[in-house]
Amino acid sequence: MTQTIGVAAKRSGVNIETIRYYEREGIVPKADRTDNGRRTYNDTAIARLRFVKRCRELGFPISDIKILLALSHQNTGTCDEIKRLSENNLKAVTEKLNDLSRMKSALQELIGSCNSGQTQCPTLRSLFGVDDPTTSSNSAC
Amino acid sequence: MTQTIGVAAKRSGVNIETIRYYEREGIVPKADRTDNGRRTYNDTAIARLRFVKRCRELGFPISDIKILLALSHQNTGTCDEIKRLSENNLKAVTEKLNDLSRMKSALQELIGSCNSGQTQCPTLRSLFGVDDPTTSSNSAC
DNA sequence: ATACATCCTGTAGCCACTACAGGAGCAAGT
DNA sequence: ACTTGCTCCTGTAGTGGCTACAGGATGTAT
Repeated sequence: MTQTIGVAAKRSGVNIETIRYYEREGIVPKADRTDNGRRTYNDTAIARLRFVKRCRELGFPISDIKILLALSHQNTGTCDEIKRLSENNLKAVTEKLNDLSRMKSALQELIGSCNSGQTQCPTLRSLFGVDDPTTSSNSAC
Repeated sequence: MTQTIGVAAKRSGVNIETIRYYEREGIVPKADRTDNGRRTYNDTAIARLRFVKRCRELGFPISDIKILLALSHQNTGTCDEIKRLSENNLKAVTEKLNDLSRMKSALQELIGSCNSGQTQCPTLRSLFGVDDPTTSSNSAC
């Protein structure tokens, strides 16, 4: 059973434009074509797209996904490499998580400092750095 | 006291190339120039760069920072707008945080499922979707 | 005088898409 | 048969926020 790119997009959850992009970039193999030049996808091809999508949702970069897809066609010694890539990715995700967590706290503090009827907006003031002589007086808060 | 772009970069923590980029994009005003065409920065300009940097570190998009900088030169009714932008940004940051948090858990589970001496790598299998008939047998784990 | 550092402009690359423009073809309804 | 509208095609440009050159002109220290 072969399906059009539109159906493949729906069944895989990958945008049509993104599917063509993946093909262009060699992330997935070139799709077969019908006589009139339209791409067709069988279940294997759609499963591959779904795989790419899951990996992306887990934060794997495209470069890793290329390797993961290649490994998925081999039979030996692949698990170590998969684990290595996953752990690297986990590390990257954790770092981003910590950054965002810090950002969140700082933002909450910043917002909390407002609403206090001062002569200068505390949010703006702390963004400028409190001790900076170049900060001019603004905005009743 | 005016300073070269190199000194401004060091004092603000903003990369030289990034400073020029900010100027090109109209995020900060065009720097004054010396007779031989080099940019000069006074303390106000450097404070502005530091302000942009802090905002970026808090996750504000450039478009917001333009507004924040504009507001910082006004005297009335700015705090509401600043609060609104900050709260929007907090929302965006929180969403990203939740996404990453989900990614992290999923990755940890994925990695944890490995190392179990099965005939097929569990990580790869779950990335492909367990029930998919198109998945071929691979990789001793 | 001679190194070397720093500055300038302009352009291209990064990542992972997304959004057109401009055209061809196919399927369903009238 | 014809029209309408949907999907498909290629190719290119835009997104955000930088970063990295190339190729050249100055400035500073020895």
